[in-house]
Amino acid sequence: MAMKAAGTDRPATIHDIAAICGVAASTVSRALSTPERVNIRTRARIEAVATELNYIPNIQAKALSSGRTGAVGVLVPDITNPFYFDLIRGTQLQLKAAGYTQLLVDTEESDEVEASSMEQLRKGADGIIVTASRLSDEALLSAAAKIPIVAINRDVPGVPAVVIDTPSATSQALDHLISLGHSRIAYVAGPVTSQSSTLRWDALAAAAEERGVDVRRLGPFAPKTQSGAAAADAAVHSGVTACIAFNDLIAIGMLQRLRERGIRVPEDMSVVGCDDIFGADFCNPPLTTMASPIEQAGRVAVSMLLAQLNPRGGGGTRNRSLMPTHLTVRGSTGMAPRAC
Amino acid sequence: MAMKAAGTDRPATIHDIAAICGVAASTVSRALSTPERVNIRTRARIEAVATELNYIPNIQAKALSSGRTGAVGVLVPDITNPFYFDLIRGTQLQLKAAGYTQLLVDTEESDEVEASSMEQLRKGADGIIVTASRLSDEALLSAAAKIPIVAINRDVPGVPAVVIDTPSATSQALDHLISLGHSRIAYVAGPVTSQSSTLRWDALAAAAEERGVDVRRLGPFAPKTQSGAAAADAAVHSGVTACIAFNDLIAIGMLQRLRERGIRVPEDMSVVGCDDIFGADFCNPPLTTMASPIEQAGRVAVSMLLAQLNPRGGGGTRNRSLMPTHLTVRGSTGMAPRAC
DNA sequence: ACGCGCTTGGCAACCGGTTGTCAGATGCAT
DNA sequence: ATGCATCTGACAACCGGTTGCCAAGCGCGT
Repeated sequence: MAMKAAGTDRPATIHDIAAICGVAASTVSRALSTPERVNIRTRARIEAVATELNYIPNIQAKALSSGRTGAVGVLVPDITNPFYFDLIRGTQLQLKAAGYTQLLVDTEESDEVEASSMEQLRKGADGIIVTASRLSDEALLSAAAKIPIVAINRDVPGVPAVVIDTPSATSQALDHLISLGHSRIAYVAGPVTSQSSTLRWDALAAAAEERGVDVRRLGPFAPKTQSGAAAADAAVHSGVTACIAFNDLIAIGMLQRLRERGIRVPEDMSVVGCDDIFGADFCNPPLTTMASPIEQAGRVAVSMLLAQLNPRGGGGTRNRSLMPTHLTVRGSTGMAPRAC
Repeated sequence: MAMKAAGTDRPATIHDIAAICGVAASTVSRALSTPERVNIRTRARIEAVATELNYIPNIQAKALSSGRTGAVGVLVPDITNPFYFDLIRGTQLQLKAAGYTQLLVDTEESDEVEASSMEQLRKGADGIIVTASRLSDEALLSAAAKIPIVAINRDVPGVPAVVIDTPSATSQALDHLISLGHSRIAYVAGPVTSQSSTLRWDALAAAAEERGVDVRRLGPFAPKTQSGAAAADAAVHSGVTACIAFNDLIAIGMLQRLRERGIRVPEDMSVVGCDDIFGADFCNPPLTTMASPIEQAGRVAVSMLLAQLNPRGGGGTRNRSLMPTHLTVRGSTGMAPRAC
């Protein structure tokens, strides 16, 4: 039985199995994918030989003939942004559990790279999960017509989405700052193409007006720690006593810059971040930030996508999911200077 | 010309192009992949039609018929470990530049997952880059016989590798600590299956003996910040005044724990990390650590792999590359308590 | 005018599976 | 014994390219 392995060293195919079992290749295919379609005895023989030959189906061939690739593309604007680590891990685990392969693509914060990646993936994947898409509504919508898509942190009617509810957490942050005596507050904006940043600002501006405090907008800034220096300087210059940053990267960068300039946090300036990324808890001072279950967001996105790919009987497919967000208070926020 | 787009909405194939141009499919294939094999005029026609039809070759089919998938697997033990961010970015950029696709796989620090991923990738990729492999020498060697492999931070004779020279940086760190007056030093070890950790310890122990100082080994510890607490406690209990940690994650975790316990860094205890990951510069205090060009390591690994895949005329293929490492001194190391 | 070699394009097999269709075998009722 | 439905497996087409081989067409030297 075991001696036949000596022959060819290349991976076994269904034809090898078929030859050994004395059946047709199609029978082997069915035995493996549609077991009930084949007599239990032949099936047993085939399965035995398959395991003995250490048979591994060729994914390429499978994809070519069946049209299903068993892969899902995950597009992120910047792999090195810690925010995406947990998200990626979430999608990776959930996809693996469902027997899918994850194709991770870094779109380099560019709408063009994003669009071409999608076009590429149209044949190379069964579906796409796109985070913080830089595409226009129309472009995203037309892409979604060609291949199943779930968007994360991008809300376009007609495109299933997982949205992390930072806008509402923004109000929490605002109340937190107000209760500490701050009345001159800045929103440190992210990229203009980021819908998240826009929505957050809208929510913040509305809440600020409601509460009668002065919130101004600074930026835009790139979502990197390096941008934090410029953001910090802008904040200082604007005379505010507290900032709500687009994300933790910028906030941490601001922390560094403020320290360099001898401006104490939180005594002279309070800083609130967003995302609660790796590092937010051990920077100096630890960052008050808006936290949310990022990994879970990834899992939910995968579930929604798989529901689209394999429509179940129970037609109730949710096409929008809101992830809760809460404020995590750490050391970077404190009483307003005047109030002391 | 443009009206034909109205017909089928599915992606164009070479057959569509062939039909329109009145040539055979094989000619189209050659025009696109072996341009010199085809008359310049027919080629021009074909290319024009191809762009007009927005033709995108089907990767699956290409892979199936040619045997080359155009993909490279990149295996990392833990996607959420910041050390790998820059590495992944390095491989991603270099692979994309060479027209390859990156398949990123999280092996969950498990040798079994790693082995099965490799087997899977044997058909799904042209080559594999494996970081910090948990596999045995034999297993890695036999895998390398089946598919081109480049290892990162894993040195097995016969397997091309990019090695980050942390062992030699370890001596620098030791001298740094000695010059600050430390004489009782601990090495906070990583996982037992990590070759890097072993090599680092060997180098450190040798250097310590040479210099006549006492260096003991603590651990092993998992390479996560959470392990830092146990590591910090072990270090305190062992009575050392300085630690060299397996990596920055552990070191940062130690910093947090030491702070909780009211032990000042660096006054009471000095801590040296390794890798200079995201966060090492803004933790509290900023971490003295051994830095190296990680992203470049990823690029080099890709270059070595591609050289294997497409053997050039100049046969001199390097199969081992050593990345330089240097000590970056920040705030987590200082004079030994006794010496003050 | 002939033979030669080079260029250029077509034919067909093949990569490794999937799937529609059909025929032989089997079992059961009539 | 005949008819009919059911089960089982084989055949072959197909997915979308690649590639070895062959032949027609061409220019050129003799």
